[in-house]
Amino acid sequence: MQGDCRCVKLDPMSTIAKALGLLDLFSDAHPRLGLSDVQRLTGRDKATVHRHLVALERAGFLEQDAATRAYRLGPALTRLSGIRARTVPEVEMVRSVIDVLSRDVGELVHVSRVQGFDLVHVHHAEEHDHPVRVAFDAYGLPPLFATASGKAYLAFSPGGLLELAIADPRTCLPGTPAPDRREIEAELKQIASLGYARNRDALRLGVSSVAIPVFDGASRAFATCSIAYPTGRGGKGTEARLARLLMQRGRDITEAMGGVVPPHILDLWTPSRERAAS
Amino acid sequence: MQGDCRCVKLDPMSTIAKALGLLDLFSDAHPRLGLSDVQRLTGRDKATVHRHLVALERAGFLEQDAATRAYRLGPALTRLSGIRARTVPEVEMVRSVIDVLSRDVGELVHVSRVQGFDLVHVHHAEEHDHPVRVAFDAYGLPPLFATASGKAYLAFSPGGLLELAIADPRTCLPGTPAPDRREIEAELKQIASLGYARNRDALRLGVSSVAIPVFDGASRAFATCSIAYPTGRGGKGTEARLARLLMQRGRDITEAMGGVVPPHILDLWTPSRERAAS
DNA sequence: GGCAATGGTTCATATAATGAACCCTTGGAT
DNA sequence: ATCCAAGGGTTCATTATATGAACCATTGCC
Repeated sequence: MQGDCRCVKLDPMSTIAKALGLLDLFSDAHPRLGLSDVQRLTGRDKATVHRHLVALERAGFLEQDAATRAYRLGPALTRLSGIRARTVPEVEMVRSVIDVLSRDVGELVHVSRVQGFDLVHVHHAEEHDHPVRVAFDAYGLPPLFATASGKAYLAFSPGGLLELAIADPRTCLPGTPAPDRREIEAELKQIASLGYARNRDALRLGVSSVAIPVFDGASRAFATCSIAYPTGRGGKGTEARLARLLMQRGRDITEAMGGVVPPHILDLWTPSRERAAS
Repeated sequence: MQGDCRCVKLDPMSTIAKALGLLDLFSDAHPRLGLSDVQRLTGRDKATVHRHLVALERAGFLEQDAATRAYRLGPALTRLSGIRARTVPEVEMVRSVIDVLSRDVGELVHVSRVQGFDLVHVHHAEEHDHPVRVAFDAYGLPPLFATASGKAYLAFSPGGLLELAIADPRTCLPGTPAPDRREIEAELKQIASLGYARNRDALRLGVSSVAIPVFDGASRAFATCSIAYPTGRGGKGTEARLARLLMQRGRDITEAMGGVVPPHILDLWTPSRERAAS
């Protein structure tokens, strides 16, 4: 154990950043924290922490339970989040998350909303490190069963939808036979257990992709996010690596659009978090 | 004009409070603000404002449009607000707003949720200044048509609901004749144009009340908030005064529960705001 | 080409954040 | 009943941090 983790003189955090950082300690797993909890989690002085908590409370970002004296997230967040939801268009909401993801993976990232049985473009980002990359093609309007996105959507939607999708001719590539019911069901089941859908050379030769669903406020899938990459790139581990990165961001993407990821999916996507907090 | 509004040495605002205060400048009417806008609105130094904006942005509470360089509310608000919605029970959300309202008006304030055609208790607050006051009676389960709350709910719900409500025997006091259709419709229309419902001695002699609806995230009425007071108190102006105070808080109540007040109702409730911002 | 307005940065100065020590209350253990 | 530990909260001298006048860069306009 060399060095007791005393941070090596980063640029001194602003007081504001320190205070706002406290809000990030509150989570679904730990929605209520006392002064001591916060002090332990941050390692800062109790007096400082207390002043920060009070400042946040006065602004409505926290509120204190009169009985237990514990703090929890406050009503101002609901108010401001409402303003954001009403005034910022959907595209702008995902943009930041998607852009970062694209930069991290160096491939084309694509968010589409499901409307009826069509995928409609919401936003895409391509940060191309590689000379060979997948070009974005917004107007392809690929059918549900031909894309990883479509399958990701169906795999995380209630079963009734699949019936309708199979019946609808527009969900398959023109000229392709209607998909086999048993086969599709098996594939969707696998997707549901993996946490993501994949595609290899199905839509266009040489193009593969991985995709996950995006959930709305009632935890229903309503959109998808996918990464497209040249099939040849990187060998066997590529799909798994991209899928992992995508799933890691799954929560952020859904929440950026104001949605809620169902808990069991969250477990699939972020297997071993939440162990830092006591 | 005596004194040029140079604030008379209040306890020096913490940096945190100043920064968080900036977020309150963003509203439905002004969702995007540039550095200069913020500087003008606050009167603070440009450098200070800029540092605060950057700090808020780094924490995800604001984000900056790359093209226009304007700031808008950021994704962290959505994230945190989601945690709050999932972890804080409904009762706790309204509590603070209701408690303050009750203290302000000195009467019984009552929030109920509509389930089917029943009103179920969510939270009440009674800050009794007056020796004579209305005692809270949670288990009365009064029928829709006998209360201001019930009428407020119906008046701000789609028309089809009224049909069903009239047909249902449980919406009236036992032993009372079914309400006259035309009469009710006229009353609801008046309520919709006033912005609140009222009741005088209908449910219990000597008890009057005013009520407004509470809206959910899709701007549908789903609950109500009412003030009950002794009919005799304060003479003629009382109802109008209480109604005004109630409507002033209408937005806060709805937003505390994660809802959105429809714009035309908001105009009824807060007639002349939003004039400070240029 | 000059002017005004916007977004952003610098650096000496003064103000506001910090933390060790302190107090008060609660809830078990003994 | 008494003690002890832990939690929430406060004080005040010290110093680190936030501040703002002046400055630069870019854009749009007459």
